[in-house]
Order: sequence, then C-alpha cells, then structure tokens
Amino acid sequence: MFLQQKGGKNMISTKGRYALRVMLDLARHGNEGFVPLKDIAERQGISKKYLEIIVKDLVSGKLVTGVSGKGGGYKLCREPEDYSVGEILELMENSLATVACLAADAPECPRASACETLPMWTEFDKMVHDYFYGKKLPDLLETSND
Amino acid sequence: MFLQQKGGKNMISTKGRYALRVMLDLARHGNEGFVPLKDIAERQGISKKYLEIIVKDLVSGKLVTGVSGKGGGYKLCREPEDYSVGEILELMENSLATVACLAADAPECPRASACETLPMWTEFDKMVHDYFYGKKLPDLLETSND
DNA sequence: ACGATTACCTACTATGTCAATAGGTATTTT
DNA sequence: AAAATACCTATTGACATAGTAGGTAATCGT
Repeated sequence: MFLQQKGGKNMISTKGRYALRVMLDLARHGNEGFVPLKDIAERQGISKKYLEIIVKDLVSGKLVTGVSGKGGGYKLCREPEDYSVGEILELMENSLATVACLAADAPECPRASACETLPMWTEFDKMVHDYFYGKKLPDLLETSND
Repeated sequence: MFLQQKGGKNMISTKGRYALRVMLDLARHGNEGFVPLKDIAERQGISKKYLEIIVKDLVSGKLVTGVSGKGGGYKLCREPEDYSVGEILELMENSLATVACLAADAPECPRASACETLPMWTEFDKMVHDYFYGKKLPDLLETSND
C-alpha cells in the first residue's frame, strides 16, 4: 500500500479515503451488475484483504449490497447523486467531529459556557459538515471524467 | 482533566486546543508582565504538568517567551492580533493537513494524477487552512468579552 | 453434483500517537 | 538563603490505525 498514517494523525484516515474510492469505483463501473472486489482492488491499487474490512462497513451501513458467488460482487444501493461524501466519511470514521468536545458521544463539558474557543470549534465543525454533505459522488467523477 | 480523546481520532487534539487556550489566556492577562503557568493552569482547569509540555512547544516555536524565577512566567512575543489560530494549531499538531496525501512530509503519491478524490482533499485542505489562518486571537476574545 | 468464484467472518499483530504523570535541575527575584 | 518559577528527561496506559491471515458460506456455470 502507499499512504498510511499509523496512529491516526490526519482527520481522514485511509479507511474513509479508501471507502470513498470504492464508492466512486462502483459509481463508475457498476452500470452493468455487480462489481467484484478483486477488480476494485486492482484498479485502485489497494489490498483486497483490507478492502474487505471497508466494504463490510459499507454493507452494514446500507450504502452498498453484495452477492456471493460467480458473477457476484458489490453494487450501490442508490443512484450516485444520492450519496454525499459526508455520509460515507461519517460512516467510516464513526464521526466527522473535529474536536472531542463536539463528538456525539462526548459528555457535556462543564466549561462550555465559559469556553472562549468553543464557538469557533462549533462554527468550524459546521463548515466541515456542510462541505462534505454538499459534495455528491458525481461531483467527484466529473472533474477527471470525459 | 476533562475532555481527552485517546488514540487520536479528532482532527484537533488536546495539545492544539489547550495551546490555543493558553494563548488566549496570555492575551487577556498578559497586559502587565509575565503570567505564571500556575495561574493559567488554575484558570483553565488544566494540569500544570501537561501545560508545561505545551508551553515548551510554544516557546520553541517563538510564539511566547518565558522567564524563570519569582515574578517570572510567560508572555506573548507579539500583539494578539498578530497571531492566527492556524499558526498556533499548525505548530502544535505539526501539520494541519487533513489527509496523509497532503502532509508536508508525504512522499508524492504515484496515483495523484489519476486520483479522483485528490482535488476534493486539496480544496478542503485549503478551506481549513484559510479558515484558521483568518482567525486571529482577538476574534475569539471578543465574543465572550465585555 | 462439482468446481470455481465470490462474499463474508473471526481473529491477530505491529506501530505510533495521545494524554498525561513523575521527578528532577536551572534560573531569577526578594 | 529561600522561594518561586521555568525548564528538562523519562515513563506509562490506552487506543486507533493499517493492515495480515486463514477460514466458511453462498452462488453460478457446466
């Protein structure tokens, strides 16, 4: 593999990034039936074994469906334009929250009302959220297509 | 302490968040001379021991200066309006890069030209960068001040 | 029915970061 | 000299990341 980041320093991990590439690959090649993971792995240059983990999450998150056996593979559940990048990333990363204070499962901070930085984090968090939920799969395909 | 996030999942870690609060504390209370870390720790409700590590980075990054001894403490090197949040966070987090592909020390990705997601990451990264570099310390003080 | 192909499942591992804690030394003022 | 402060080195537990490994179940073509 190529770009790892052990220990998690970046906001978006390989899991989220790879998942997005899988979804784009399915959007592009899923016109006629099911796409085997082997093909995706080869096209994207990502270990098939690792992709299995990722696709498993995509399946349990109801973003794709898979069928076993010959001729099987994966397929999007909806039209590409009905998937936002934010939805995909949030599923894979568990949360798109940029600071711990704003995570869904965070206990309420006793300093919240006095915190001078919280308003900025909140504003930033919304900006990030809006950016990713505003991007749909076809938005990414257009640029490098045609 | 209150809000940790072991293992690093959020974009901004406690180090970056605490550093920002230290800088804001210095901006607010640094009018007359040096501010002892003990005072900052008490006001902010953060372990002084942990703050030492953070302030050490701020010193080596030339954002604050410290003097030892009685009457000593820390002080901003410049006027508050000359500090951007981005500068502070980037120093503490080592990088504000949102994906590994865009980190300063990342090797060039062989798939870059074909990558359908890279343009989005680049655009997002710029948005984040512009947001944080556009925020100055006084912008955060205003809201909860007066 | 058989064999190939595919998804799907359970585990395991190495590494690195985070978020501190601990205990000491050097410096400066009174 | 004493007190207050910064400054330094090391260590720790927990956890996430980024995979690897080896198997089982389902489905299709022949």
